[in-house]
Amino acid sequence: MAGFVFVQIAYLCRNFFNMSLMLSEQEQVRRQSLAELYQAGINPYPPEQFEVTTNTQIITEQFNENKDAFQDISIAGRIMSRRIMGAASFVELQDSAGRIQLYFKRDDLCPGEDKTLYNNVFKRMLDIGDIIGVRGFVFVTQMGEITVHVTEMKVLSKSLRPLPIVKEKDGKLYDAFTDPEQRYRMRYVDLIVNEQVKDTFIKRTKAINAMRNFFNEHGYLEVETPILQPIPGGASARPFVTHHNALDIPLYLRIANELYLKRLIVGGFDGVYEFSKDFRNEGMDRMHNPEFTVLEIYVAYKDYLWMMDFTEAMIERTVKETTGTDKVKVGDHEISFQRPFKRVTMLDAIKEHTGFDVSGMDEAGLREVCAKLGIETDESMGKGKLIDEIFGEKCEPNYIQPTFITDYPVEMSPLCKRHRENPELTERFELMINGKEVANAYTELNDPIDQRRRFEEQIRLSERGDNEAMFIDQDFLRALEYGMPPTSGMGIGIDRLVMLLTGQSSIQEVLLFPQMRPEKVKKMAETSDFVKLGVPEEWATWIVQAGYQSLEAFKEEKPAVLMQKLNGLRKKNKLDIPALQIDTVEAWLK
RNA sequence: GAUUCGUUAGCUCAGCCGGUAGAGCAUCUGCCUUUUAAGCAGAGGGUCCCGGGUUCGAGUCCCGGACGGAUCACCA
Repeated sequence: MAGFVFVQIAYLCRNFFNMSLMLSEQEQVRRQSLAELYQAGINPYPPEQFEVTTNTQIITEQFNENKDAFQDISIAGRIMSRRIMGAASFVELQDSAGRIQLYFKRDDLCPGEDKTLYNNVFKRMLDIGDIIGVRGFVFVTQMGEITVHVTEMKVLSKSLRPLPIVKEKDGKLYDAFTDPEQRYRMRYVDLIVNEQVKDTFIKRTKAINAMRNFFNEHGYLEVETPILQPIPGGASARPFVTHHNALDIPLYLRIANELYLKRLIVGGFDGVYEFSKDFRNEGMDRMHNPEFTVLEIYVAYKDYLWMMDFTEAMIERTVKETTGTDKVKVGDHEISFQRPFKRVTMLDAIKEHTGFDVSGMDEAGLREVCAKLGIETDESMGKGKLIDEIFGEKCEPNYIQPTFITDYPVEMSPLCKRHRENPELTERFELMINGKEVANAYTELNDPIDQRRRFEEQIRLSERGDNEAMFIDQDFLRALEYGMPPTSGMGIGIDRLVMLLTGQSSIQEVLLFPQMRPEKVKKMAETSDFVKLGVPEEWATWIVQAGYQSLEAFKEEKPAVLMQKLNGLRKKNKLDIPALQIDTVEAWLK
């Protein structure tokens, strides 16, 4: 340990000067404190465990009922604020459960003659953001706040960057850390300082657990299927392409897991489900992330009517277990998840919201209706796509309360069984909530001949220019030819469901690490680069500080300007080196 | 991809008609033994996103670019 500490101090000293040119004042102060901790014989990153006996939430909730239980406790967490008043101080400590106030009194923390731990370690070497462990007893201050009176303190991790300081009074936030870019890029900071963010992600996991439990209770099997697929099937979307070196073939990141799950139904499972990451190489905005989470479930010997009841029950239970109620506020609307949900056929929905009865219409007729409704169309659109456009444009936004839209045109649903009463339609439903599609389900197509014909129809659409039409998966067709029992399947966009449950209006708020354009890292020239050009070391360290961050910028500078800047820095920083002469500078730039 | 708004201290933000860059919190120094977003007093801290242009002079005006937000289009 002693040897290691020496190495650490030597490293800090050697690099301090160079780093100090790049670091903000507050970062320099923290590195200084770090060095002082080592010098005081304290390891700021101790390896051994720190035993925690309780947490902030348990203390605040249970102290008043059972004071005796909290007379010798230890907790650990991050320092979020400090109020130092001479020989006494208050600290707000945050752990995973919440926050509590700590009270430090010099003579209680340091009962002997040596007051170093309080005067130097606590007051000088610790900062907001550091992680400490404390032992002590709980009491109530004159202001009525439950507080831990600290008798022992241990440094557990020194923080080298200043946290954004968010303060709160009566529910009002001061200096909140709100910039979405910084919040998403540095989610760890967001989670530390913005309490509500943690809640969102706890709810997300609760929702997924509720669904998983529901499926398991029904005896369905959670499975895993390939993410890398030779043929990206099961949906119409643009896939990501990658390459497998050993096989020397292209592979696609999955856009859906439908075709693999159905193979498992062929294989004899009664019910299979998977929570899966899917990937689509399309635009990004507040509703779309290139990777997103989907739940798909397939159950043998069922149809879409059964699946509607099943979905309804699952959603209702998930909402209750996640939020504690069956009502959720989203924007101006209060959404009730109380069963039963409304059910409307797609053609009735279009009739209701546009006045047009499009049942049985041909492509030309549909184009005419679109024109009358002011909906743009193009040559690549077939009947299904046209009806979908009308619905999406004129109907979908109206369904705020949970509503099942049923019986979609056959052209829109190449994997779905034809409707038992009308072969132009399919046995399909989508669940609309808050004007958005949340779930999608079929009575699955298990007729291999019909399935092949539908894929071929998709290929024809693809040749017309619809670049989202499906590929033909021959192995999937072979599986169907062995015989798949009648099956119903359903998929849910988990991210969008979580958005509803947490009242968020952008998908980035429910993804821990949403996709962002990579941060641009400026390539900075280093001291040694300038030394190589013949600049003496004592000057080289100041060149970056003078504003030359690349060798190119440095080499292009006029000698007189460079000399002025450097001599300016010499004067400002009272450097103990002789002032530069113009011919010296000219020599560097050659 | 289009439109639009934004980018100034560690954080949140001012900055007027173009004239030496500001506040609060945070940081540092000193004083303070129960304070409640903020004790008191003082101090330090800036590549005003980047690059051009106009100008005697640009954080400010003009052009181009980067990144981000919002809206729209495509998609789940």
